[in-house]
Amino acid sequence: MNLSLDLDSEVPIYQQIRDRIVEAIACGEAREGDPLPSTRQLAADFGINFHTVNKAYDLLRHQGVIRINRKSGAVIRRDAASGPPEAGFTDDWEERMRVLLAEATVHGLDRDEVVRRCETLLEGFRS
Amino acid sequence: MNLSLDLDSEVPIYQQIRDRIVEAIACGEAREGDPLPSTRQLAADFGINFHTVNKAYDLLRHQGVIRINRKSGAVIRRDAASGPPEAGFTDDWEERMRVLLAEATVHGLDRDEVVRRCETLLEGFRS
Amino acid sequence: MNLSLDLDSEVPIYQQIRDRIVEAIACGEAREGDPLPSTRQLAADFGINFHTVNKAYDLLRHQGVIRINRKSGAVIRRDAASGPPEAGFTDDWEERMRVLLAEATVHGLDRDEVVRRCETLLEGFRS
Amino acid sequence: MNLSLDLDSEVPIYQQIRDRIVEAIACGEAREGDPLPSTRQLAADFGINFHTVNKAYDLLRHQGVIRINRKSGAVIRRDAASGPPEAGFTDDWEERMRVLLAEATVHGLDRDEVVRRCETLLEGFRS
DNA sequence: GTGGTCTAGACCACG
DNA sequence: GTGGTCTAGACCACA
Repeated sequence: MNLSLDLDSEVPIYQQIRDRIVEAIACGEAREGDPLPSTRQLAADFGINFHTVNKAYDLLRHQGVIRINRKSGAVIRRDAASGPPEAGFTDDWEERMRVLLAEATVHGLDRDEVVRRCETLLEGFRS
Repeated sequence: MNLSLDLDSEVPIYQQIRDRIVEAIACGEAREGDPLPSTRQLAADFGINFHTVNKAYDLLRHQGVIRINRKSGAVIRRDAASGPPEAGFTDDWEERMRVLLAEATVHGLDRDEVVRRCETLLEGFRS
Repeated sequence: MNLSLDLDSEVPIYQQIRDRIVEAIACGEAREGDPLPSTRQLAADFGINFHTVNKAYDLLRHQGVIRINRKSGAVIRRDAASGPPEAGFTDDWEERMRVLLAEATVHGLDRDEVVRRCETLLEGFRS
Repeated sequence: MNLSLDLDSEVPIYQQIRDRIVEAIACGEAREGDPLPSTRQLAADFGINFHTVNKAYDLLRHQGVIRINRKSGAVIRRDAASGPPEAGFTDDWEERMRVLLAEATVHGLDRDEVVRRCETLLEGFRS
């Protein structure tokens, strides 16, 4: 897994880590059962504080994406093949999607264009 | 326009205001040329500080969604019918969409289900 | 003289009026001794408050560009042919020019390009 | 970097801060990658509120002059050597230059004198 | 009456 | 220790 972070972005680093890992799983680059780098390892690679990585992993754990063993470190717990989403996820997700689509609409992105772009992006996640 | 805010949300209030206004425009509830409530008025309505509203309006102005006139306050400047998006918008938007779609994929939302939900949401924006 | 104002600009209207009149004089469209429209006339033309026009004229009077007679209204008092600037003008002007040139430099506008553009603009003021 | 502010000026303090920083970069006193003082530090130095500095930094960030990092504070992002200006900058800049040159013309500053002063000022920005 | 500026101070998020 | 958010209130600029 090859993560790329922008330390100067306005997006918090811990969230970028989360986003990149989620994308990697969506792409099929990482699957259920695969191990993640140790927090200290990842922190060292990017020259960031390991607490930051910790926070990202904690977020992912909270969202049910990974599980953390004291011994074997972080392991991916779910991917596209792990079944339907947990209760509550979809509503929250749809709310965020609603805002994003509203934004596209207001800025004049054509409805079909939007759907096409979504389909293309999803196609990139076909494992 | 009827905005609803959650003052206890982790989402900053000024961003909620922005989101609600963008949604209202996408829905066709508000159109190009329509006036927005004055900053102090809106602040009073929600029991929040007018600086917070100010920040939301400033954000919308920077994004080209509204224009601000010393005399008549804030006015909607663009809606779905105002033409194609400005340069740079689409790339940024797609990046955010990519993350959101990756998240759906990882949590097991079916690809077709995702597209269907997007289409439904967009349908709701048909004015 | 054909003034064009943008009522939604972030630049105050009274200053836009001032700017347009100064430009008109620089272009040679208006000369020393020429009358300006009455404040009420100008206000009516643009649908703005006549106090706003008043403020613009007052500014111009203060800067020595026009003089105001109760009877004959506002009249242009100086143009390019009226001799050298008053004491104090040049220093203040250069200070503003300094900032503007610094901005161009920082944003990567080539030094020669800047001078060329200035010359072109000045050429447009040759009466 | 040694900034000097006039707290009694009619020019907003946050804009003076912006102007001084832009000038410092133009002069070569500060370059791409150089850190700026923290908002609270700078505010303390001048006896002003940190929100005021915040606004200045925010302006500079929006104009692409600095980037802001949660950890290391504000850092200069562009200087004269960072390539050509972004789209839209030059038009806006020329519009302001037009007004400034018109003013010089009306006040009787000789055309050659104006160009000479511009060249001298630009010479001062040669790092 | 509108928004803009500045001050002051509290609390939180990030790293 | 850094910036970000929010509140509260004063005063000014603009129209």
